[in-house]
Amino acid sequence: MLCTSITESNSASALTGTRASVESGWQRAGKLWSNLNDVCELLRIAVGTSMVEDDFLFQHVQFKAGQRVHTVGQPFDMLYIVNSGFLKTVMIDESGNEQVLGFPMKGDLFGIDGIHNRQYASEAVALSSCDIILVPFKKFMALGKAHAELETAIYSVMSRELIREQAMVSMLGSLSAEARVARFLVSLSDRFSAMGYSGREFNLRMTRHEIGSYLGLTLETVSRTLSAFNEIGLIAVDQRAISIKDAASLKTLRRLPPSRARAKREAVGTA
Amino acid sequence: MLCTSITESNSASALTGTRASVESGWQRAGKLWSNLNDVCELLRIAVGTSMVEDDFLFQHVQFKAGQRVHTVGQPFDMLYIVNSGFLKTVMIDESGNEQVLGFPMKGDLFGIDGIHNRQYASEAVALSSCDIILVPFKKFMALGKAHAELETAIYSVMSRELIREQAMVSMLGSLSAEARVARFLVSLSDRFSAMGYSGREFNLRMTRHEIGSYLGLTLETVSRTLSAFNEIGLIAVDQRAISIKDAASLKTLRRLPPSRARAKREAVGTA
DNA sequence: CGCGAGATTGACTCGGGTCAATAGTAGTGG
DNA sequence: CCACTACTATTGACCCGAGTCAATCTCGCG
Repeated sequence: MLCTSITESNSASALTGTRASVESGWQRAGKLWSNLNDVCELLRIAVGTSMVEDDFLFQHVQFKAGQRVHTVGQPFDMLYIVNSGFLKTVMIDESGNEQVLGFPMKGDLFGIDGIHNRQYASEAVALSSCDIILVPFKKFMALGKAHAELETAIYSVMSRELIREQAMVSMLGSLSAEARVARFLVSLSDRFSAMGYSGREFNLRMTRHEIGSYLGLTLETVSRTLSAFNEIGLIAVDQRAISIKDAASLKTLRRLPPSRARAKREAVGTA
Repeated sequence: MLCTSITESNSASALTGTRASVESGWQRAGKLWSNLNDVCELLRIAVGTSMVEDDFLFQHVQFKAGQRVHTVGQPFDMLYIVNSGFLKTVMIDESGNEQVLGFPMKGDLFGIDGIHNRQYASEAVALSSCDIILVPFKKFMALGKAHAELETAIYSVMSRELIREQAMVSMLGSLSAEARVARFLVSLSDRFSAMGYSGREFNLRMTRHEIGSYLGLTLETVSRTLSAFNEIGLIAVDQRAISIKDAASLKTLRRLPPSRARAKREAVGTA
């Protein structure tokens, strides 16, 4: 339902093969190539000396907002690394509803869920213009054999993703709406900081609906919670612009400090 | 708080090294060894011809109910495969609360979350007597290099775990309490069937509290929901004994059929 | 300018959490 | 064998957090 008109989509699989297809100017932007060294730096993997000399080149592909990098059920043969831009990964349940699983950004690897069953279990949609590095899985495994540290790193990255999902499960299972939104903001802030942007002021790249889906909440609850944080002075919100005012409180917040609603009740009680 | 008295625990790491330690009769039960072929069959991995001849042996260790196989923060060097018995894996959040992440049983691999950071992110506790196969990760990786299908299979298993967690997130984010409990029962039923036991009648190995933690519900809600299913005739429950009466309805259940509460509302509406 | 997608806010409802009482079950030791 | 203790499970009463429905507002964009 979302993004219907924009989705010519899925241009990646059409050109996985040769280098020539890009040099001939696909989408007038696919001009970048990265070597193994670049890839490892993006993924924050310690580079072994042998890797610096490897001359295999990884192809980049550009996507515009709304385009899909891969879709559910599509045959798997690639992993993807975000070089720039913002995306969401989405799982479609049996009744057709979207569930947002994550918001990959610079340095993040996605597509891992395609390894099992050789087809992607989720779909990845660009939320902004994106520059994505294609990583042919077969080739990646072969490189792993040549460079032991790389193989270890691949396992490590997959393990990290698993831990991330476990933490997500834990959050959904036990935290209140306010705590979830607070953590979401802190997590975004940290990731922006790590990318070299400001962690205090940033723009959300996703809608309230997408945030809600990600956090297991409705868009109204997300909106209300952000407004509440705004009133309390934890943040300043204006549409998609966020400014963190009290990071410490956000990090430790478990439930909202006694709001007006509770104050009202208590006033009645003491009267 | 749970299992305090029973936890001499963690005997595995004391004997990871030599074969002699077991043959000398540790805990008077660690007498079994498996080869690569056995391990692959347990994990349902197609065995290549080369693997049949590999003579490396994997050590088994027994755990009694309540013992921990590994704990949070413990240095990682092993993966574990369940040969028999039932366990739970648990993540401890910063305020000390347990969150149940899964219930490994025969054929399941766990400990994967230890690869990243070289220490386990969760802990695994036996819910019954268990026979566990120790898989030294370093050795496993080396075997992967020798047998290409095995390496692919390791990646595949890790990818499958990731998909499982994603499905879990999706469930917690979108399903009602009844739907979660229904799915839990169906999932258990399927797993018991796959293990060769009855999928229609089985005993729960975990408490209501553990089920609730796993599903993001309280133990009271789990108990009430099981009672409701019992009344509707979907299942028969007696304490931990479960008998599935209407598997089809359980599989498709999204919310409970119009209960007395809703009937009341509708009666008022039509009056 | 009007249109449509997104965001905000209010009013109302209800699913499921909380608290509490009771009962069933298992293991322990006298 | 039974009594004692400690879990575990069931069930009821109550209530609050967050979902639902709906109106309004904002902001780009053609």
